[in-house]
Amino acid sequence: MNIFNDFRHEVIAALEALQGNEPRLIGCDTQAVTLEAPRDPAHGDFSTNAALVLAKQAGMKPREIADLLALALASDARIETVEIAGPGFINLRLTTGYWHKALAGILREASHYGDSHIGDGNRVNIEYVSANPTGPMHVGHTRGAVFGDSLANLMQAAGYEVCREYYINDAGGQVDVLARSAFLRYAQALGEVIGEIPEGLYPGDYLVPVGQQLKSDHGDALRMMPEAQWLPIVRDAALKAMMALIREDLAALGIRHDNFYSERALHESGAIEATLAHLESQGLIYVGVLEPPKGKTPDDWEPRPQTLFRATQFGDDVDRALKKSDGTWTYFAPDIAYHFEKFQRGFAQMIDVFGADHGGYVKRMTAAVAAITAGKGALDVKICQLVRLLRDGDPVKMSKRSGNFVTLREVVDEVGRDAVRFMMLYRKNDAPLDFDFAKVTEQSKDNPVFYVQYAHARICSVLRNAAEAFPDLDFAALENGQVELSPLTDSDELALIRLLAAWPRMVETAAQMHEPHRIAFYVHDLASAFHGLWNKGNENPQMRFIVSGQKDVTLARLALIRAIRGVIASALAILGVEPLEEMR
RNA sequence: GCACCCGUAGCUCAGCUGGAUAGAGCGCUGCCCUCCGAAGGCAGAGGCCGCAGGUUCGAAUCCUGCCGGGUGCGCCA
Repeated sequence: MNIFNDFRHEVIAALEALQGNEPRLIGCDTQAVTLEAPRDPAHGDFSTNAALVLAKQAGMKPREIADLLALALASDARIETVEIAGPGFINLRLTTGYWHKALAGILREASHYGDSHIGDGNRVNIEYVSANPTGPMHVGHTRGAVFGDSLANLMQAAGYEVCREYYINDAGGQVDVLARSAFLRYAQALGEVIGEIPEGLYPGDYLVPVGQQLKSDHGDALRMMPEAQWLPIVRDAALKAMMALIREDLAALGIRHDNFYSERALHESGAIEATLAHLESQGLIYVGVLEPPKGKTPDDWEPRPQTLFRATQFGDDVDRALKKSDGTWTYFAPDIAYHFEKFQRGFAQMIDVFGADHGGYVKRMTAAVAAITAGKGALDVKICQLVRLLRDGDPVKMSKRSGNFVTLREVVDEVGRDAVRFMMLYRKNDAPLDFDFAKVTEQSKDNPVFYVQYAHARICSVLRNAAEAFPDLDFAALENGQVELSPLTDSDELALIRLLAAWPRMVETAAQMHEPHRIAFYVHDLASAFHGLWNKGNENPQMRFIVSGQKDVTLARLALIRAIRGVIASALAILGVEPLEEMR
């Protein structure tokens, strides 16, 4: 239930009913009619632009339509007042009784409150992380991982059937480098002195166990083989080990994928050839020579005929290469095949979560999806901007060489999973983000993670205390909404109910826009409103949640905060953050 | 040179996919604890929403052109 939709439909129904007496309204397009909460609460609970939007179409003055509509809406018993304001807005104020009923409904829906059906069971494939399987994950991967996972939660809450997918880049040259690096560690395990790790190989210690495992599995047999023979064996073993590492890193963040898709499998199945043949049959592939990029021409540039995809026909800036000069596939070719394969698996909606450095890749990928699915598949690429690591305001130094980068695991171990997840989501994905180790562990209102969890913990604390103050209180009534809520009359209490009532729409909007950060900001707002109400009780004992000797008031207020706690928990569930029952 | 993203309070950022007098946190000023968790809260000051045009009843939001910042730019993945 989304009350904004409910009342919007009410407005549109009223407009249709008016057509009998006012023929000029017949045939008007009501799509642009919106209903929203005005910024200024003095304007009421809802405001609709219906009269403004329809005035031109109907050839009437906005005021004329507003008068008719206002009269019609006034007959709704849930609506207390209807006012026409400004250029022709119609402002609705609902009765207090309506809000009490809304709160009771929220309590009855319990943990399902806010779940939406706008997804209508449609299947969405969300690909995220997809870090190269050449080592443990580093901080750079964290934001995309958290974003993708939270977006998946969000889409599920909105009624989509979601597949969380990881694309394993196990076919490129870098996995051969991984194999050679592991082979060196294998030699080391056999007792050979390897010295400094040569330039171009992965120096990290995490390959040491792989070398030891190779030794115990193969003895020195691999050492006797030529590279062409041992490489596939070592590569597969190393890949397996690296993916295990990555899964552990993801688990530390509470992330679990439904499907790991291997690029190598794509090569071996012939899917790439098949996909490109499909494009070829539509005349979208040709052999041509690309212009050198302006401004920054590579030193070794020479014009070369290449197999190209007509990306420009689908909005890209230039046509894109599918084959390298040595005849092997570029990364792009299997990626097209991969997205085609997702489409064939039944995902008309695809979302890719990329890092900032892949920004230049989105046009060609959306172009390819449009081409290969004949416009029936939709790809939305979400770019997560860079995270700047700080410690007390000073940038954390990282050098990739010598393997001295900060790993994902180090960050999670230091500040905790909840803080990492919340902070990564407390910003739009396309804006850069500062992550300060000192700040995110701080226990104060400056730290939004703490602030929200504190609100949840405070509510839990009140509910515990209430059980002592009123041992005979009917707590079951809180769960099923069978509580007399009429004692809730304070303006801040009612404001909080309105905020709770906006939650389902928040979920829907955030899901439609693929923007989980909206959930983080909403829950922070909700926590803020709650803390404010709490403090009202500090100043006026009559405004506390637990008022000794006044069981009815107490019960009604407990119902309110119980509902707040539920929505905080639901929001945190989407963000993948644990709601704490106490801080201590 | 081209493409994408970003320019909103002194700082860090929201802004409900075009609505009314643009919001929050930090910082600054002044307040609120014998009391459910002050690990909080309230109030005040502070803005030509980068600039200039356009679309419309109405623009921070959409379009165009500038200015400023970030990222990327045939064979890496």
